[in-house]
Amino acid sequence: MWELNPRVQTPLLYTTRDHSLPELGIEPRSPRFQSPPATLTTGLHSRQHEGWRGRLGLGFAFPDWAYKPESSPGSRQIQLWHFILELLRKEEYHDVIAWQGDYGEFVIKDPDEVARLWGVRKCKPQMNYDKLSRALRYYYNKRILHKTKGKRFTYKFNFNKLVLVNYPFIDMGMSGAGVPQSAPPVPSGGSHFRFPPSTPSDVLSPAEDLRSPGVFSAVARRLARGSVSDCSDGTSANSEVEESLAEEQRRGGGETGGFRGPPVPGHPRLAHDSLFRVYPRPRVPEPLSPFPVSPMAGPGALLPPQLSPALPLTPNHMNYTPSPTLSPMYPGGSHFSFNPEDMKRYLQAHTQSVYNYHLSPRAFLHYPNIVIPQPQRPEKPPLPPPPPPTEEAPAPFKFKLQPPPLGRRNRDKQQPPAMPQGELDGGLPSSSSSSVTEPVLPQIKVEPISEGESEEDLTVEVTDISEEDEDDEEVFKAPPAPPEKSGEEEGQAMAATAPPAARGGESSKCIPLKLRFKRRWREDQRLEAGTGGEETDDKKVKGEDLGGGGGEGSLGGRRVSTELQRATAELSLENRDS
DNA sequence: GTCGGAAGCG
DNA sequence: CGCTTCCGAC
Repeated sequence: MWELNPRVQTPLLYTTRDHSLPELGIEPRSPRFQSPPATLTTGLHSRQHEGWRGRLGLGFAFPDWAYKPESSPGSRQIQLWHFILELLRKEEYHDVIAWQGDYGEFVIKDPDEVARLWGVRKCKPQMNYDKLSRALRYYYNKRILHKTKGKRFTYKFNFNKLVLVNYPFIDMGMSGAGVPQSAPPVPSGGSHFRFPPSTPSDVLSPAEDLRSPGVFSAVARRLARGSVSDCSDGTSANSEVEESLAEEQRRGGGETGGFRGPPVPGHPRLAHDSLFRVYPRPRVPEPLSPFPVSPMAGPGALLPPQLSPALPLTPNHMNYTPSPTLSPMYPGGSHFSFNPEDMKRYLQAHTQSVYNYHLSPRAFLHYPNIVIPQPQRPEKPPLPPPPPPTEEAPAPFKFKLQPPPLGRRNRDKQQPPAMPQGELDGGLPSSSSSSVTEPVLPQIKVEPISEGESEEDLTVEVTDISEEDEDDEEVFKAPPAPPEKSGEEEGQAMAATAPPAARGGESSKCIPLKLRFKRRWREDQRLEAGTGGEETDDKKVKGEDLGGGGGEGSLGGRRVSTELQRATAELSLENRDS
């Protein structure tokens, strides 16, 4: 059935073929579910995978950072989306829940059953779909999920969050296996733009997630436990796993064995341009096992063999909605690649995507020891530029301003002008971080948001996230200035406000990615302003509404706008200085 | 069905 | 924080 991807055979790759559900810790109730073999399949022939706790007999391993480390440190509970994902990748449950429709879309065919399973898993006998769905709805705000309007029980994963952020190293190759059920259609080349990869915002925790080596631990254990359904602590079942993991953890701590890319002299992570040299061009993947670079990948989406990672495979206008096919959970093709090269490629790809979609620098995946080459913006895209602004899609991106999600707490007592440091709801420093002139530049988080209606996330939300990703900063600090051209488009857009400093053809070479992004954002923003308002289908984008009214205790549109501008300006200055 | 506020829990 | 529980509104 599921063919093993040859590539997966390498010792550095994990694969899954088992459809057992031991990790779900639940048992199918109805006979229609073939009893999930209690086999842990491949077991842990993976001891060698230092730095990774993975496998666990799962179809896919969860690197430690797969779990938000900052959240529920002690909590060993599986998260709903995680659970859903697991169900989804199990054939046994295809009658209950399955991928269907668009990329990342899944349908809960049997809400009650899913709820029951979830209840079992969480030891919440009273669980029902109503409750479960409420939990699901909470994911909307987190951008992990969104509802597919009009389709009952249908939701859609935002794999950009889950995969790119939580499983960045996942080799999403489809490993020759057929296309999963309801193989998502290949985007009709521009009929409508879908949402670009979102940025690792909330899901991606500020700093720890992808960096600290220490993070590459413990989580797997949680996962392992999560696989147990004893409703207690689940220490037994996967003990072996845990042990090995624990061991790895111990050893992996400092040097982080495993995938430490070839050391790049100088900057461990900043030598973007040198990467291509350091790493030989990756082997050509199968046509259907593209990295994120080719979101379109899919039957018929035979993109040319992977181009150089530096070359944008995915045109700007293409959408990037990972499909179940590409999902790591896909039974046939789910495997993680711990191969440094793969990871590197993946990161490159992602980075490229981020670039292509003009996303926030934060969208860049950031890994210790992995150097990601600086992508190049498709100046002269092989394909026509983004769809011409139309009523349908005025611009590839729109900015929607969204205040930091108002947590319940904040809502309750919406008064703290000076927030108690701990109260940063959602980790967003709200507007407080407006201490301009600070060496700390305001960070702008731009992330696409769900557009619901015609589905995809056409919009982008901007939020001040000053506090986040200081580390990410590095990535954008005066990269070795690869021989990169760029900026024509930006140029014009920037003309208005950006200092002439680094702009236009050559000078732009040295423009930090960050700056370029911000320019880009500015441009987009400007466009939006020009084309006038747009529908705000997404309810979450309340921030936009705030623009007119009051700041409801959060960022108002203007405010963000200002922030943006200032940020841009400062960046420009920064750039000039450096 | 779906949504999201509110409150509570661990 | 990530739900769970409850519920009114649409």
